[in-house]
Amino acid sequence: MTAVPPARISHPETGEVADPRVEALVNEVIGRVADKWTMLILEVLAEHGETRFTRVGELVGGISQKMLTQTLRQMERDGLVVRTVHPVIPPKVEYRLTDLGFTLAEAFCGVWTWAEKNIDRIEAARAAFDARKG
Amino acid sequence: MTAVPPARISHPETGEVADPRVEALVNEVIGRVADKWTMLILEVLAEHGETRFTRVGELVGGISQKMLTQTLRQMERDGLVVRTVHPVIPPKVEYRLTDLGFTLAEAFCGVWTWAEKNIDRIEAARAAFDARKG
DNA sequence: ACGGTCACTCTCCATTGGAAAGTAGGCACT
DNA sequence: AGTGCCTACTTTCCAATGGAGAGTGACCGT
Repeated sequence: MTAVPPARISHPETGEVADPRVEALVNEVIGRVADKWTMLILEVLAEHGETRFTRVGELVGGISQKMLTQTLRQMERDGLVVRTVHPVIPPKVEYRLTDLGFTLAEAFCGVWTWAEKNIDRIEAARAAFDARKG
Repeated sequence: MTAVPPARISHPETGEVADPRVEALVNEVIGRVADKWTMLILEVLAEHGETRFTRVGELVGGISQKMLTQTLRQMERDGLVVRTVHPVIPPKVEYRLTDLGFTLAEAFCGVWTWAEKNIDRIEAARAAFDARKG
């Protein structure tokens, strides 16, 4: 709470203000990449290495096959994962992170540890809020 | 970049595997926090400090009032922002990050710089994918 | 011939998100 | 006195998204 300075936090190394074209592009990328399922899949692939379709779904937990396919396809398009089809029966398709995907996983790592560290504070804040507002 | 081992990436400091209860909780928190609008709002509040409702909307860009209200309310509940009502006419409501919110903004900062750095690679990957698959 | 495996794909429905209009309360102007 | 206007929402309506579950294709074992 103690008066953190409202300085730029987004480009600390350059210190420059991005031009609006780049900023829009970044926002678009953030929009695609910063969704629940992408983050969760990134996490399991970073942890488990090359993994099969169904296994990814199990490890993520609670994801529908539709969203799993869709998100993986999108991540493939964005160059975050590689999809390897082994032409065997029954079919076997494995997914693994690219270098790009790995760097993103590392970037998200900070958020992950933040979440772990601050669960208690969030729950407390929620309880307080709900008590105030019913 | 070069062949990062597929080892755990989520809890590098402890190295321990979280128990499933905590993991579910973390996933839930990630699910709430890792959405487009939350990230974008976090960014503008980190950059601009205390900011009024309408201004936040302008700075985020492309967000509907409904989502702005909804997301800010959620962030308030989670203890990420403080909402200050100035009882004047016309109404004036300001939002600013809490310490907790600031630490989250810092955690997301890595994702942000990642996006900036890798836009070109993503666009290239997309172009290549679309060329392959039509 | 029939069931099982796996990675999808399709269909249907509930929830979510966007656009736009409405609300509240008081001030400023005519 | 009345007509706007300001801001921060709220509400309404509609389109898009997401989940549940069934279907598909290809082949192998029994």
